[in-house]
Amino acid sequence: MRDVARAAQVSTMTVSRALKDPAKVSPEVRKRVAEAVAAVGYVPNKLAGSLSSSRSNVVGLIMPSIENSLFSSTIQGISDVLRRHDHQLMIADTGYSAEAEEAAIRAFLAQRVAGLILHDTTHSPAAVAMIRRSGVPVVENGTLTPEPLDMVVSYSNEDASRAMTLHLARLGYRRIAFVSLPLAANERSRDRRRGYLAALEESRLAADPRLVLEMPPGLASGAEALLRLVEGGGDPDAIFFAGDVLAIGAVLECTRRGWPVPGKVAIAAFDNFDLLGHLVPPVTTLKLPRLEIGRRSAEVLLDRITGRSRAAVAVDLRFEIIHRSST
Amino acid sequence: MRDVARAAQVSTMTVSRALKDPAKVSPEVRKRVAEAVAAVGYVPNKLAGSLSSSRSNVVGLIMPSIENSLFSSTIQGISDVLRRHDHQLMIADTGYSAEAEEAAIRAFLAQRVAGLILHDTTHSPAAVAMIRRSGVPVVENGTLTPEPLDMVVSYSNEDASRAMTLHLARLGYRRIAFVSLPLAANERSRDRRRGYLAALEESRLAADPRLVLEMPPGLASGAEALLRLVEGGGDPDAIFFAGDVLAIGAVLECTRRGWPVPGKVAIAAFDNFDLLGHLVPPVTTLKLPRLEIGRRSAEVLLDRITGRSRAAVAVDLRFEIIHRSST
DNA sequence: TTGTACGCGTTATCAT
DNA sequence: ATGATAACGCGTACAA
Repeated sequence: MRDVARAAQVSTMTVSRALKDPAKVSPEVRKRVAEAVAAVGYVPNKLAGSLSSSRSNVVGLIMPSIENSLFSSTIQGISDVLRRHDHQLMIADTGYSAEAEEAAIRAFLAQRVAGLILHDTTHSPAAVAMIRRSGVPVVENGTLTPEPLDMVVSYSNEDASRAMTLHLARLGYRRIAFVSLPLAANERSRDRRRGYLAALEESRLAADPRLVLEMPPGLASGAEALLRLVEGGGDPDAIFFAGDVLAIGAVLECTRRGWPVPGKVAIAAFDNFDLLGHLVPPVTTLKLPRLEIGRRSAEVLLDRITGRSRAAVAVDLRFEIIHRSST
Repeated sequence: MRDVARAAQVSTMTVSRALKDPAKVSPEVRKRVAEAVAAVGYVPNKLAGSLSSSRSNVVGLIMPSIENSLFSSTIQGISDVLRRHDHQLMIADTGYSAEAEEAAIRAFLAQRVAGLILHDTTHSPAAVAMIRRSGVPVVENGTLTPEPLDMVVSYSNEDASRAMTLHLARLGYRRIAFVSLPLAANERSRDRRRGYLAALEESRLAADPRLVLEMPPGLASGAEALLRLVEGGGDPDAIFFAGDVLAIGAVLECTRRGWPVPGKVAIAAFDNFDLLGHLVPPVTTLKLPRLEIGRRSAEVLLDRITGRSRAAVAVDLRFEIIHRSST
């Protein structure tokens, strides 16, 4: 910046102003500075700027996995909004480990991020303490947690799961099976199972342990779950796959075996993969506001960062049931 | 840090050393500092550190789209390696626009990133100038570009496409159609078409314009391409879908219509989605080293950043053909 | 409208 | 092994 100031024959302070608040500088000087910037090839140093002003334009995002395509539309939503507001996005993934999350939080706070977006809603005590002390605004968006650190933007996994189960019951299915990812690792899965059980009770359907399964993620896993349930003596007439790509694996297994869906068994999924609408048959599923979660998370965070708002925020975004011919 | 120094009864310089180079500090002082850090809840300020040392531990990644799941395993690979080496990842997406790329590069250079990873290999002149002046190491990894800015880690889109086309020819297919994403927007697609044409020539097969199609991305698009080709008078016996999820859409359309694959027409894909192996029938495809590209990109970049190497690097990662029953 | 002086929190450098 | 001092490049606060 010194070089620019010299070239434009002004002080560095004037250069700084000309760049950040052009209105405060006379048009002629503004022009000289602009030319000098171009001539010198000046690229401002945000590190110095942030250090000096103790304001940063970087937001940190921490999620369990980057590879999981479910999260990518949320990231896209965040990225879109941040870019529009001239903020940068820093990403870390935890591989579903709370220790790794703590490390990532520590690293981001060391970078003096202006705000944090966390997918998980359970954190190590040390992580919570660090965040509290730092005072950075935080958005959690994995599920509508009842006791957020700060702000939440999400949908209710429990309600969504309940709604889909009720939908199946209303369609006349009586022996509704439920497949989720392992409950131990994942509060979202626990929420979903709670919703399933609540819906059974509301519908006066008996809960049958032979109809409830936990499976690891993956297509093969969905196919295996299908076979176990159909041949397991529980005699399901519908299966609700509340996780990942399980439902896709199951439908493809039906295609492979020539089992009609829903003739042999009805199948419902939990997430709005495009693919579900193109399978044969197209699969009934929940449409979750993944992109919107990203957008709104970034928006409420920016509101706080820029001081436009001090409110505690809890945004409950809507889901929808997409009824298709698999049920 | 001042607080820590006071609590530990040492100078800030000693605290700094105790944290970054513990060997240079006596065990007793080291312990006092560690206790003080815990007591104060000290979180170092990397902004100040980087400003002072003019060294950063942030790497910038710029890609066309975050939402495209193809890129997510590359990001995962980068993230894995960076975390192991205590570096942070900043991400921006360009929406396939060179201007947006330039803006992202400018923003990252302003953040004084230690290195850049770019997916695209064509850049605006201003972007190239900025990068050159800044002197930051750069890895490009979209395709094996012949004139890289600095380092490249990728595979050859042209060779991969050529190999698959030759594979089809060797299997006895004579009227091999080729579907790609729009060529104008995408050098990768152009490389792939070049490979296809080269393979036709090597196999002494005639290039027929009725057998070459450009389609937008998406499942529906793949289905449409299938129909256009099959009913378009070009009479293809095999279709090579060299982009995105096009092949998946086509296979599902075949299922829908009851067309046997490869009886009616053979289908080959370009990328290693898990799903391709689970479709009915499983689809022949290329296995591309997406994760490895991420890992190696991060590794060569870190080698440069840490000064372990000054070499110009061009890593050509291998692809594989996975032969399945769709061909 | 423009400039001066100082501080942000850390590391490099040179001393002790 | 430890400390004192001066940067790093910018923004804040105030003065001119």
